[in-house]
Amino acid sequence: MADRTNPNPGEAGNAGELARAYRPSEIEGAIFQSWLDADVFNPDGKGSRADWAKPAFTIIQPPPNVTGSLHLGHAQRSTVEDLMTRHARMQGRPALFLPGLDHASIAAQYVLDKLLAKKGESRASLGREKYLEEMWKFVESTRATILSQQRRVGASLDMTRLRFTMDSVSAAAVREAFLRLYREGLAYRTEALIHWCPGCRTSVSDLEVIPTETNGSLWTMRYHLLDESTGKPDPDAWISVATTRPETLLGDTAVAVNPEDPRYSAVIGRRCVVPFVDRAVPIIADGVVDRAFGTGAVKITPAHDNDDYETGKRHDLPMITVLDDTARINDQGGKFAGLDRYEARRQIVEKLQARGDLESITPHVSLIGHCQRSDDVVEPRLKTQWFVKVAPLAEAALDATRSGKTQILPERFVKVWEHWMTEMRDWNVSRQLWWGHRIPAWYCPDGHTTVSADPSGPKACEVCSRPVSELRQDEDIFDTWFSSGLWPFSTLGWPEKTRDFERFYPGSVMETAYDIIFFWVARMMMLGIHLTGMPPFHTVYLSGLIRDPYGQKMSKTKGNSVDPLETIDEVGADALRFALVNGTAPGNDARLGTEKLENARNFANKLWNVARFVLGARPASIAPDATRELPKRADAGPAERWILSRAAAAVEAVDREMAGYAFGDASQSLYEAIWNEYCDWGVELAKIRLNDEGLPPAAREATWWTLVDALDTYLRLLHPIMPFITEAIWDRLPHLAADPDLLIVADWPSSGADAADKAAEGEVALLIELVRAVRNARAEARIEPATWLPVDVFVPEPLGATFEVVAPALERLSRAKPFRRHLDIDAIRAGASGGLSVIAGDIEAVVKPAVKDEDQEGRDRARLERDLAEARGQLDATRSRLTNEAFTAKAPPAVVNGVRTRAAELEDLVARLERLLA
RNA sequence: GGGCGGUUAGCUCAGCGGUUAGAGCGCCUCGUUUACACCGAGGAUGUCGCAGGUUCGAAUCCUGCACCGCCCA
Repeated sequence: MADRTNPNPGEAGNAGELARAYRPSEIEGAIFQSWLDADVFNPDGKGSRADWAKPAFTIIQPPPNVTGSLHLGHAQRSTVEDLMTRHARMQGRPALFLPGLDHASIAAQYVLDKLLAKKGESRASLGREKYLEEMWKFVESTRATILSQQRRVGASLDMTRLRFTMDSVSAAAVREAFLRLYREGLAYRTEALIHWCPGCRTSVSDLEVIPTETNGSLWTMRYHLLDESTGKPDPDAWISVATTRPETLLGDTAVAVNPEDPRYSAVIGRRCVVPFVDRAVPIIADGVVDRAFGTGAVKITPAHDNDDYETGKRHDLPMITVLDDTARINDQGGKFAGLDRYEARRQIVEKLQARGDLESITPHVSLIGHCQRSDDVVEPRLKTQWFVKVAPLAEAALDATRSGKTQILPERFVKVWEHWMTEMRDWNVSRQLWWGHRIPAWYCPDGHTTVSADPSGPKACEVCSRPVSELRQDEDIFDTWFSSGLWPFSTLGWPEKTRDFERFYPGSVMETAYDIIFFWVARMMMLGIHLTGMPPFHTVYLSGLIRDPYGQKMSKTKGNSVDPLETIDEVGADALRFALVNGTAPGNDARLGTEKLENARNFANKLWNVARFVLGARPASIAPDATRELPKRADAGPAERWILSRAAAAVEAVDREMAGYAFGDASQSLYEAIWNEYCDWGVELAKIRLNDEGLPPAAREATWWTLVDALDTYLRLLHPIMPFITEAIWDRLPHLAADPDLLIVADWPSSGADAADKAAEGEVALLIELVRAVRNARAEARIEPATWLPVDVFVPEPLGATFEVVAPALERLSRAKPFRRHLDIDAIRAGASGGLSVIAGDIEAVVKPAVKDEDQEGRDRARLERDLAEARGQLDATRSRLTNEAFTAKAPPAVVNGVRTRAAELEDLVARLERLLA
């Protein structure tokens, strides 16, 4: 196994060494393969160490569309999902991260149609069957790309459970779900106004219509009143109506005014004549008419306008469809039949003007619905379609979030969610497309409907028993989100009571970008609760969007999208993952630029190198393949206890942050613990002991085992975020007898209280402060860094013992030789004038330069004066808090005591600084 | 029109009731001590958007305002 991670055989002297710099591209492929070989992604796999007594952890991956390749947003989501899964897996829970792909019917057809057009083919020229064959071929090619991209980011997806929204299991779930909804009256077929995209030739849902402010015109035109005696329009009497869409007048069935509008009270109830089609329509009164809009009178076209549709229903008006599937005027349009909608508009306006019935044209900005996919102007149209009744389903979904059965994170999205769920209209699920699940509804010549979940369809009409040969199946397919809404359980085999369904449903966390909370989360919640009786997951974790360095949404058309694979080639998958997680908060958008990636890469390199050091520093008395020993307390010095205690603190912090979904914080905790504590101080303190030939071997071994122990802990903690490098390093580390071969299935560290040693931690922390203070004094006095200077130091008890043990390391780190300890503080103070005075807590020290010139003297005084000024400022602030009786009376005693202690320390510090400056 | 978010160091962002507000990058001064220059040591830089309020105490909670962004109508 050692060869597996040999990063750079050419450079390393032998197979056991690590390269000087971390080269991710040379190890990532092999590491991933080792996970696959060990079969650890599958909780039932041979390498799984899942404890089935523990609760399973399930993340069903939001299935990417088969239409394209993955972008950084996918990489970010995969990272977050994967790190949660890896964390749970290390905790010994059966962890399932289930991959999938979405057929994305409208998007896929859009893409394929474009490809076909290049070859001179089209949907129509191929026909349904041929077209679908082409689609399957296309999808096969893209899916391979997507799956290989998932590997590169390190997603520990269980490919044995890979699912596709168009596979037979998903198809069975779709049929069964629809049948149940139909039987319960929650799926119904009716003629209603829907959004029609003439470009895509299909209906689209409310959500797929993007209202866009568009510059247009407001046309005011005359509808002549009907002379009821002659049955002809009165040339001298008219009502002026204003419209933004003159072509729809062909379908007008009324003119409406506000009942409170005195201007029109006389004409309410009379009839007027719609131009060109010469239809007499009533002038009706309806409160929805805005008196301030246009002339205060509006034409009503119930079949082509949402508001008019409602008005039409209230007043029982005829609904006349005048547009066909391609948005051309149909045969209801008389002489305009066959014209495109905009050409018809032009001609109608022209002819109205010629007749003298056009009063004015004024510029007007209105919200026009555009198709999210094709950007065509969407037409409201009457169609017979299948709908899902939303209200009862939404109510149950709201109950789930209100009762806490499902939590939404971050919490602020709850409000958005609730608003949406209470406003949601019935869901139009019919799509006039081919690529998708065909609606399993059959109609008989008598108009009976038969819905069947049988893959081969019904045998006969369930009302009149006519044979299937006389039935006709609905031509339409389901909205993609219908199958997506079943995804949390269709992936596990529902409606069959499969073993997977029993073990992994309901899922744990649904992680997705916040922009599809309505599209997707709402549907999964509604269908999941209704069909399985349980909310499909306990947590909805909403990620922010990844933006470019300028805050723009990344998109291929803008050309600012970053290819995750290129980034991985440059900095490695771990660095990309770290950069995507670090400094982010749930639901907040994040910018990703090169600095962040470089920082993450540097961190990986730092980790690599400290591991290189630790591995290379193994005392000769320990065999290279030794089983790992826990450092013996008796042989461990204060520095060792500090290292272990800090690692224990990191475990505690990361545990807390992971539990709170604060992955950005967890990454930051680890960054700081590894770099600023373990590397900067832990390893530096340990170095001198490791090299001290005078120490007994047991002590040196304990120091080394301590470094190994802490590194092992950090690798485990970091593994979910940076899986490759941690696995590679861990492979080289000595292991405990109970450890598995791979870190990915190693135990998550427990925050053992025995490792925490606050006393040792505090003492060593103070000595670290001393080193910092000495370094600072030297730098401020501009003493050559290379110069070794003697330092006299007063170390009060009970710090002495610790100091004596750590002193050699302190000397090295502060370039002090020797550190002379005095038991009498006055002896230090007596010699202060000859050197640079330093205070660290109760410790006082004097650095003794060979010569102390006047410049040095001045700079040193300036340093002390600056420190004094700061200490005085803080002391003043602290004292004023304590003299405030309200504070001492009302603040919690612990806080007050803390401030008192602080005040005492500051008083002492100020006094000592004053003495030094006197 | 309604809702949500943002406004914190030059830049990108954490922090969201309690000592002296943090990180990365950038900046300044040093440095080839055998893990790392993808590095080390030291340093400078913030009336936490504005105005009120609540509180012993506010970057953090409340109200209003301004600007930026997003969502819904």
